[in-house]
Amino acid sequence: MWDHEFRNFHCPKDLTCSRVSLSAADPCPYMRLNFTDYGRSLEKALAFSHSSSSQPPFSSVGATPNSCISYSSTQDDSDKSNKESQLKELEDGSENSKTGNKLANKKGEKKHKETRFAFMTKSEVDLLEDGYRWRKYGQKAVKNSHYPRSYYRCTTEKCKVKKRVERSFQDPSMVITTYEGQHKHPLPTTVKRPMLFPSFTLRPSPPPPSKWHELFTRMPGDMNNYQAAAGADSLMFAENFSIFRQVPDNELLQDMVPSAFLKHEPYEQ
DNA sequence: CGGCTTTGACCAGCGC
DNA sequence: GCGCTGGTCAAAGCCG
Repeated sequence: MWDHEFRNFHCPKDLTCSRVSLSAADPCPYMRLNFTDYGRSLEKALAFSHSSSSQPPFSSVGATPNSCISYSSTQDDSDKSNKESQLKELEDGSENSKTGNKLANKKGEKKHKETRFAFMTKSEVDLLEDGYRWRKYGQKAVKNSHYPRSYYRCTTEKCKVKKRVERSFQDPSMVITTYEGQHKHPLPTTVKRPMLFPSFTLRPSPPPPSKWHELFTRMPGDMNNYQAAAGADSLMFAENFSIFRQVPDNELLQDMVPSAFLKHEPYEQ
């Protein structure tokens, strides 16, 4: 189904998160973290959604079963064959659309991997308001799921950012949102205030609108150089990972994993 | 009337 | 080669 991974992600407590993958083909969608702690390998399967029997090992990263993130990187082509299949979907990113392939992906040319970032959010609405304007351009039934997947494209001219939204088959209360690409334009002035992520525990106050663009352009899409990725989820990161603090990017990311698993709570407007 | 959603058709990639 | 699946296109329709 879909699989995301990134490597060399610097986690807190001097852990190096070598890989994160999320696969909806698994019995229960889960995030599997393979940590390397100075040579000592720790594997933490972060089960969420419908799993009720065993308590997932969230404690090590401070996570809760209510939220989940996944990254993918556009970098690191050095990783070879055995991971190519997992990266396939990434390679089929937005710039490799039907037309894009015809025009740009001629024989022998390497496909460009578009930054992709996925997360799950507990929400009753599929399309989370994130401050950007999106136009739906497709909807497909998803194999092994009762719920369709919707495809959205940023309506800003020349912006190639896309996102896919689907509801978890295992837990219909969870919405899986996948962003592709990076916004390189200001937030539209006519849109409503972002209200994505029904909310987070640590949300003292919403960010000022003037900060939205900063959030959306500083997302951690590229795990190798800590540059930003695009998407609404950056708001989640921003608020929980101190993007508002003027800190170096590498320090920023080191705060990400534990905070990323903060529990969602009803958001008071 | 412009912007948006819906939806069937089409295409590419992949596995068998 | 064929069928399946994911992703996209584009015409038609809806709505404010």
